[in-house]
Parts: sequence; structure tokens; C-alpha cells
Amino acid sequence: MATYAVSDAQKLAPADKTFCDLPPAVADAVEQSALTTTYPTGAVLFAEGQAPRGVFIVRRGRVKLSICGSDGRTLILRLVEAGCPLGVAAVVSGRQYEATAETQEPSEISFLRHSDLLRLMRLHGELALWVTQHISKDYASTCREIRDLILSDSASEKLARLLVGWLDQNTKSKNPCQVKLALTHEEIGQMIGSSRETVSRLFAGFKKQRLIQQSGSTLVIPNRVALESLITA
Amino acid sequence: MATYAVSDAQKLAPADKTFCDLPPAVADAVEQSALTTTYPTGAVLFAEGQAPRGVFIVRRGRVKLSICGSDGRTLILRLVEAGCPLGVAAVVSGRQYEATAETQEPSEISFLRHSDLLRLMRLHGELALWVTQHISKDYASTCREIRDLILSDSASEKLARLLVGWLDQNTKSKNPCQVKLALTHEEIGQMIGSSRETVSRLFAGFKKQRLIQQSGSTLVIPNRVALESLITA
DNA sequence: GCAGACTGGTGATGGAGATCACACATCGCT
DNA sequence: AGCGATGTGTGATCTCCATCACCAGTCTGC
Repeated sequence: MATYAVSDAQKLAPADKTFCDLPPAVADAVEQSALTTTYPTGAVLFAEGQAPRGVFIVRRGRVKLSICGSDGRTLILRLVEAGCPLGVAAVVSGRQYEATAETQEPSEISFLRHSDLLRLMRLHGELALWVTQHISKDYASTCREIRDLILSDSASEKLARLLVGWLDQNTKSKNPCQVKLALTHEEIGQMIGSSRETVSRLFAGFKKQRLIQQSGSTLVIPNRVALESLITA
Repeated sequence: MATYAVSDAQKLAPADKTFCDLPPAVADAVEQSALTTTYPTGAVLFAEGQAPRGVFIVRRGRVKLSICGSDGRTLILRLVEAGCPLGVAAVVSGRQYEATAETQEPSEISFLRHSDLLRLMRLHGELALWVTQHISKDYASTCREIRDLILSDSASEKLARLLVGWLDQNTKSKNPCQVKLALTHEEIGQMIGSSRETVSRLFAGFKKQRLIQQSGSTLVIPNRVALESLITA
């Protein structure tokens, strides 16, 4: 059922990749109820703890999803790319948003009101399924996040994990051992749960060990295996 | 929609609390496809990384949901009580199980095959909704888990959080400041991401500060507020 | 050009907690 | 009883990383 719907969407609407992987009929319906806006960098779509107003769907750009502790420290859960919905779990369950969503670059984002989403889900089974799948994907990725963060716990291991993860997202690109570094050290620290200084020092160390090279904002990982060997160690 | 279905179930089937909060018609249908078994303590229902065979629904007893790191260390995600399904996200998304489920006491558990769940979900909208809600609840609780674990990070704060959380689950009980301690120090350590010894020392410290008292396997928290004051500190 | 904000490097220090190493309780078992 | 297995208490040590402090680029707008 699951895989069916996805492959179906890919078959029917290979051109319309801008709006998720939904069948075109459903995508159109969503489109008509959605309000698409362009946000500047740093715009907060919703904040942790707010009552859910609706879901946001990233059309273009990138959104940072983070949670923040009582002491003000921040943990970045993940970066959300175009095609992905935000805040679905909150809307479906009526619970408050679990995290804060903030644009990381100028982004085009569609908004779908709470009531419209639920109405459309009732109308289109595929949409309901799509929603469920996205939630369970988020759940799985959050579990992995936990595992990587808690059970590491040397900061170098976590950083190595993060880098390898970035490489994996790039498999389709022509240069599979390069990564565009779009985050500051501070933000990287917030992804792996450590301080900015530690990230700096780790990068320095990795460079010294020839695990990475940096030219401008592109990271080159000449030897992925060496990096991976840090992980189980 | 969400709240509707839940209150509906509560209205129609207040007596049949043993099998989830589903409307009786749906519960019956599930019942007929499900296979209910009694497991001894320590039985592994499914393990992290396995392909999903189906969902398990706890009827009686308690199940420990944990993930484990490459180095063998374990983190307990949560304890699942009667009435809750396990492995739903994995089945719905077709992804592998995200965690390991192990009975913590002799438990009665229903198993529903992958295909049966999907079939019944198609047949009964309420079931599909129920599934989606449970996944999003799990997602929310996992997010909270992350927040509490990463952003604390003094072990005493985490332990205080855990204890307060246990108290909250007991609000309905007659003695709202007692908790049955069903976990070893080791397991508590695995819940808050620290070592067994630290848990021992923390308990000792808490006792010295009169935050808790222990008689046998029951914990008494005479002064909940004092415990909570550790949390934001 | 310069001021100010943001980012990145790096040293020094301290502290929280992991780890090792015991001793001591309970249990259940044959 | 006596024996292992399992859970608990506590000291000593040691390591990693947060934190403080400071400086040096770089980019912005004025």
C-alpha cells in the first residue's frame, strides 16, 4: 500500500516534483486550498509549544527544525528540504507543535490550514496515507537522531556521523565526496549537541588527520572510510 | 476529527478498555484478525532493524522499548502499557522497526499481521485514524525525550524529570506521591542516558536532601515541588 | 575608509560523570 | 546450608568537553 502510492505518484507526476510526491489530482486539490508565500531568511513559521494552525509545505528553500531547552540551549532536529511538510503530526493529533521551524534561506512555503488538511485527508485517501507516511518517516528519523546523539558519545563520533550523513544525501550528485557547508560551526554544534568551540577544534583535528579538506564553503571528504572508522571506534 | 473519534470510542465502549480505545465494531474486527499470546518476562517481540512483520498490541503487562548503540549501550525510549500498539510506524511506512520491544513482565500481547493491519485500515477509517494518532503521539513523546535528554544535561535534572514524569502517570491513583519502582538502577540509567553508578549516587543524594524516601520497592516523594525545582535550575 | 556584527581559531581551566575496583546485600537454586 | 547470579553502595581516578577569554578574519552598511 505504502510503496504502491509512492511509486504511483512518481509514475504519474514526474514533472511536478516541486509539490511533493503526490498524485497530480490530489496535488491540485491541495494547491487550491494552500496559500503560498515567500519568506526571508530567519522567518519563524511556527514555534515549539504553539497550538497548531496548519501545516507548512516547503516548496523551495530550506527550513531548520529545532527544539530548545529550558536553559535556552538549542538542538537542531533536522533540516527540511523542498517537498516536505512541516507540523503534520501536531495538526493531526491536535497537540502543540513539537518543534520550532525557521527558514534558513529565502524560501517559498505553502500553508494549509488545519481544517483544510483534515477535510482534504477525508476526501483523498492518498493524502491521508501521505501524511501518515511522512509522520512515520519523521518518527524514524527522530529515533535515529536520538540513537546517534545519546549513544555516541564522543563529540568526534557525532560529527563524523553528521558528515557521513551529508555524504549520503549527495549520492546522486556528480561529486559524491563533496558537501556544501551551509551551516555555521555554532549550528553544527546545535546539531550534534555540543559547543561551537568543540566543533572548531574537531574540524581542526579532522583536517590534521587528513579526514577532510575545506576550500571556501565546500568540504571535501577524500576518504570516507576513514571517517566512518571513527564511528564505531 | 481526531478528538471526535477518541471521545466517540470512550462513549461507546467504556467497558472494553482492555482493547484500546477503539469503537467496538472496529475492535471486534481487529480482534478477529489478531493472534493473542502470553509472553514471559524478557521476550523480544521485535528487534531494531528487523523488517516489520506486523504490529503488537499490549493487552496486559508492560513492554520496554529501547534502541541500542553500536557500542552496545542501550537507551530505553519508553515503557509501553496496556492498550498501546507497538511497531505501527514501521509497518505503515514499510521501514524496519526503529527500536527493540521486550516484555518487562509476563504480558498478554496481540499480534496483527502487516497485511491484516493495512487491510483493516482501508476498511475502517477509524482504525486508520487511530493508527495515525498513535504514530504522532509517539513522535511527540520522542521529541520530548530528545529535549529532556540532550538539553539538560546534568544527570540529576534528568532523573528529577523522570521521577516527576512517573508521578504524573499516577495522578489517578489514590496515593499520588508514591511510585512503584519497577526498574533497576541500571535500567533507570538507560532511561536517562547515564551509568548505573551515577543513578545510585543520585538516589543517595536525593535521599540525603529529603527529596525522596524509599521503603522496599516503593518510592515516596514527600515534596514534589522541591524535586521540580531541580529541573529548571 | 571605518565601525560593528558575525564567524572562526585556540589556550587555560574546571567540573561532571564514566570507568574501574571493590564490598555487601539479596535472591533463587540444587 | 552453600553457591552463583543479580542488584546495590561508594571510593579513586581520569577523560572529555563546556566554559571563559581573547584575537583575527570577513562581511555588512554607512
